[in-house]
Amino acid sequence: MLHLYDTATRSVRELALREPGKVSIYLCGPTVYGPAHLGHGRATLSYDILRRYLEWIGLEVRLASNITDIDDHIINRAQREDRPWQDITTKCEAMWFQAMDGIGVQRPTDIPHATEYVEEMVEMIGQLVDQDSAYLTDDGVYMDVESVDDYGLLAFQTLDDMRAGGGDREVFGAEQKRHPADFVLWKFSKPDEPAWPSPWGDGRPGWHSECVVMSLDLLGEGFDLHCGGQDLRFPHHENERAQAVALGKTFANHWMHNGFVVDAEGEKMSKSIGNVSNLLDLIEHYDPRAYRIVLLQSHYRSPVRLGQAAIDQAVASLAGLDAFAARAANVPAAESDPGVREQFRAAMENDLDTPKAMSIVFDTVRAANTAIDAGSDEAGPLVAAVLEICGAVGLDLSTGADDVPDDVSAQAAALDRARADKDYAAADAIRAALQADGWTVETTADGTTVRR
RNA sequence: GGCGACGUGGCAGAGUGGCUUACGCAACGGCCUGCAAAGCCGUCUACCCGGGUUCGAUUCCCGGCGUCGCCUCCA
Repeated sequence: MLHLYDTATRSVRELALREPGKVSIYLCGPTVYGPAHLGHGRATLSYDILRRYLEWIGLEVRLASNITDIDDHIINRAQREDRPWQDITTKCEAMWFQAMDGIGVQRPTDIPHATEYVEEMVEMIGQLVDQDSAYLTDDGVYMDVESVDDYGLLAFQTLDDMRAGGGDREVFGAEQKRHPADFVLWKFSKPDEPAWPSPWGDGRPGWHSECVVMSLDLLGEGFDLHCGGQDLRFPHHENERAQAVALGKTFANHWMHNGFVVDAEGEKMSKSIGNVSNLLDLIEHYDPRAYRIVLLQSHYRSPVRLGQAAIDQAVASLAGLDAFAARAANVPAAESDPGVREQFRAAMENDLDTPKAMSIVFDTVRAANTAIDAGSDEAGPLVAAVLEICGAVGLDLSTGADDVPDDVSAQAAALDRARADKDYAAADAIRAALQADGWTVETTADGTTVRR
């Protein structure tokens, strides 16, 4: 069974399933107030790979991933641009899914929106207030983190250590907070701001409440896995958990966090630094599969540098795999090689060792090529294994054969006739012309094939 | 200041107490080809520094240096 690093226990451990055959996963989704960036792409691709793998081993995956469609960023932008906040959230959500489609990330099975769950959040906050886990201030309702026994589990720090280590940091709204780590559950609205009714006054929910309410509503207590980027580990996930724990609910059984995308200097891409790159720009200019294979060739917990060199390298790797897919298209279908499948599975079950999995793919490609060259029957199972593994991690290989127009095929045939006639000048001219049009031309003993 | 991660060959990036020292990209040589392309074979350069444990450490421990992250909105 799959073993994954669990942030809460800081160890690789088996992903235990609440119900046999089924996996329940919650993934923190985007706040829709701007375009999806590379960091979003890394997280969604990482968990898309996980999801596809889980489905490939035969599990039924329920993946809930939210859209945060009410939040200060959204309100600020709406005011700055003087337009309805819903206009921003609907457009940004559409762009989000456009980007997700572009990089081949499958839709979650559930896509809850924060605005659909406000009543439930108010109800939950009410329970926290009733049991004195939360308190009222002039600007909202705050969570009393000291009422949570093991607060700091995901931060790897106790509250005392956090306070002691706080140093010169300024704490927002500190005057009325009992502890600097206390966080807002309900925020009173100012005039002209979107507002929902609550027993404490009109306002909007704090960011950390929606995921608790929605995950527990959709997936239920003790769901299997909660994921997101490293930057959500603390405070977001810590705070989600705090609310659930305070209410006596069993929360996520396992916590998974992916590493950052860093820039050329090795610094984290961050909206506040302003070194983020738009995800749609990337897939507009490069093969959309490039990002996926970059991630597959590094470990999901390691930082990834997505510079020009990495993309170029990824594109070159893909060219090799596509070339393989093209020549493999002529190999008779067969059952995939069980040994290779087993190696792949072992790699993935070891905390999603996708670099190892890719090394198995490339090794198998080489073995298959050798078998094809030799005309051996062993080629079929190896080819099938490569295609199966690539499918299991969401990497689509292109044979390039689908969209070859008739006139191009005719040119390829003309090239072969010229070669048969030993008119090499004519053959070279045809090939040069095809290459100039962007075609990859491969001439073998069996004849010439053309692909993009 | 507190907590954590990391430092590997030309690039990128896994992994391991000793084994053919991953895989990819690049470079170079060879095979194949009319020539190319694709493919195959081979070559090249590693484990930050100083101690320690050990028969043996890139891998474990301690110290140092360096890089990065979290502690505040962020995938």
